[in-house]
Amino acid sequence: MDDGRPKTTITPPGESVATLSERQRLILRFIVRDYVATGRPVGSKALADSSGIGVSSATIRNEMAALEELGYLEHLHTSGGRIPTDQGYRYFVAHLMGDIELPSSERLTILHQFRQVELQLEQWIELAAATLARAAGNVSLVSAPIPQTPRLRHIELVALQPRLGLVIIVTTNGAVRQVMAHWPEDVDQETLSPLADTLAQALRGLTPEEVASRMTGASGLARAALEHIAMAFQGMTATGTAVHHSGLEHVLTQPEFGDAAEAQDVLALLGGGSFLSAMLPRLGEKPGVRVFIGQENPAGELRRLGIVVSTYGVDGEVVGVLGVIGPTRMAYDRSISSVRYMAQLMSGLMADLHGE
Amino acid sequence: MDDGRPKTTITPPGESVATLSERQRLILRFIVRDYVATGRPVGSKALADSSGIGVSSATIRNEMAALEELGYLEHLHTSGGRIPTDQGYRYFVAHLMGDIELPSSERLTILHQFRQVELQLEQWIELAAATLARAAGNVSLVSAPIPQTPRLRHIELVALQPRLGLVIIVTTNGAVRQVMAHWPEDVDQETLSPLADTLAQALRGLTPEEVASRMTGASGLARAALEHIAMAFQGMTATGTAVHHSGLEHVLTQPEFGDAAEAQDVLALLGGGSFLSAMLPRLGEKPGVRVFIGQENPAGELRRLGIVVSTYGVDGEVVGVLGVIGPTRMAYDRSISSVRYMAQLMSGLMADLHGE
DNA sequence: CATAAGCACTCTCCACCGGAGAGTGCTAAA
DNA sequence: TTTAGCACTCTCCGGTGGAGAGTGCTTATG
Repeated sequence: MDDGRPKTTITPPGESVATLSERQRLILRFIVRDYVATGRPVGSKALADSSGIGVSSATIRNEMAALEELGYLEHLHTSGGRIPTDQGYRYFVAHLMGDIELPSSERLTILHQFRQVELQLEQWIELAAATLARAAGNVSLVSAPIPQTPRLRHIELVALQPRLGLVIIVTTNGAVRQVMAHWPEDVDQETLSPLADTLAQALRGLTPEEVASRMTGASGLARAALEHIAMAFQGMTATGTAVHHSGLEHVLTQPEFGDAAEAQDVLALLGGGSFLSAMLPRLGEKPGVRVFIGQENPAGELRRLGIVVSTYGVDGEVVGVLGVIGPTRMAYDRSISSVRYMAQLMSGLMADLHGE
Repeated sequence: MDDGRPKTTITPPGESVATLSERQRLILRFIVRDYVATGRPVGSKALADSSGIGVSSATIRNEMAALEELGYLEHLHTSGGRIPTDQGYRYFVAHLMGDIELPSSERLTILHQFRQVELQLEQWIELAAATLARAAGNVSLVSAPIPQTPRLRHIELVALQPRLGLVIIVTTNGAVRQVMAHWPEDVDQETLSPLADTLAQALRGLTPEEVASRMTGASGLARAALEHIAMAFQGMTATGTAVHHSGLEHVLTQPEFGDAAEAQDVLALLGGGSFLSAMLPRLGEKPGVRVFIGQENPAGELRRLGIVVSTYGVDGEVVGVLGVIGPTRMAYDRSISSVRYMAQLMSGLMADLHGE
């Protein structure tokens, strides 16, 4: 079953590989697969019967004991089979699961869905979240792409009421943001339009910091407009990025969340939605899919969860994060291939959108 | 405890009031309150002890039997206390709960939170959802306000790449929508800006239908722009309205959703998010808070749920929906006062935004 | 006649028990 | 090195037997 070629797609764990015999690897793989599928600890006899390995249950017992000794399996109760440890999952992800691609039929289905949505960023993100949740069978998270080095392209001021208006800014990334603004004096559209033109001329091509630095000296209406432009522009980077999620109902199908208490934690976590963006800095620039299993997770609340995330976007232009989150006992192969494909797809869409 | 004055804030049920004696009303009220608080059926002895009514458990038993006869209570098992029927809740909402206002301390807290958010529609909606969920202790839903009779105020065309651009439209309601557009030919900003001005002149003040009707005759670039404008404008009304929800974790605290199966239905329902907008037409123009209890709900999936909703907005300008959803056994008084207050607040914000 | 007291009955909840099933570790044989 | 055998352990039901709470009915009482 194991094809033996090295798997380097996923960042390998720290410990060495050579400590496991081929048969041990085979057994570990079966255990992970079986446990992920059924959620029940797997025992030696069942494994000997179903796996097709040509050895008896006693031999498997010995190997399992060895794997436990090495830290890949654990023993919940004296009797009742074994389950993988975090380290066991990690080994599985790094060396045993193979380099799985999403089936091409599924890829086509997804692609087709995206073709149908007319070019709208928000809808892309929501669709990505929904699709990812379905493909991975888990809760999905997709952050909006954050412009990396946004420059101002366009400014528009719209009068709503005498003292209330809209400030709309467009960046070189094609991102749009609107903010409502109170004016210090009564104005109408005829006053605002020329001001917008003047400001656009003056600020075009600048970064958020540069825009903020141009504020000194201005006064009155121009000053108010500048303040709102700077505020909206700042808001487009960094924090406050919307994170869409989908597939919350998958959480409850997992037996480990059968009792409400655990599940509630997860829901509260995702409902807040703030945690993916908190994770973003940790992902840094490393490209590709990253996997965090159980204890490896930064935040304590996530100890019993597994996370598969990837950045997406265009180098130096925009960057976003997408991923799935589920119980530690999750189908990492499926999740990883789904996340990888979706990241590629979203990156492609972003590339279409910016330059090239 | 009952102040005796008529309660007319909530649409009264069909049946008459006179059939219940004062003591029966008192007992029904205690039962609803107790059952809502504890989730356990309430028996005659416990009621006699804790309620402070000066009668014995036997008397209460007789009254409870009468209330059951009349359809306000039911008997899950031969032994084990009684619980309110949908009709019992309905009577409670219409006549027994009093005209509760949200405590002013809470109102102040909420108001303060809204003051802190700088005028941004999206953020208002999210904040409203989060606040409502917390105040009512249930899952909340808030739809974005839908412009009633939107008229085009502003058009902006922005070049992103030679053949790709942004169409931004602003309506008289202050709503902004952007759509990406493919051009039939290579264009730059210098070509687009005059076109935007021309189109804005031609289309200003028109409704979505009128804009759609102006499309015949145009060709080439103008035609493409018009198509996208019409599309974006249509999309601002009716369907596709974003519905934000918050407080999903409250679902799981309810004992009736202790086993995952039920809870999963609710999550899937809310995850889809489509059902509130499906409900909107039923709410029609009737102002004020509406309550749907159990079987009264239109959709079958909601039979075991209670819904408290209200429209908000400004007459003839915009209209949105907000509400909470929870188990049939929910604190209707608290939910109703929360929803009512939040609807007032949001209506006020909308009024600030549109004329006057 | 409304209220209260007493009583037999029912039903849930929980703790306990015991057997079936599955798994383990260890020893000894092939 | 592998396997067969065996004693032991632990979980998972299904049944059982109070304890507790609630009901309906009947009877007494002001």
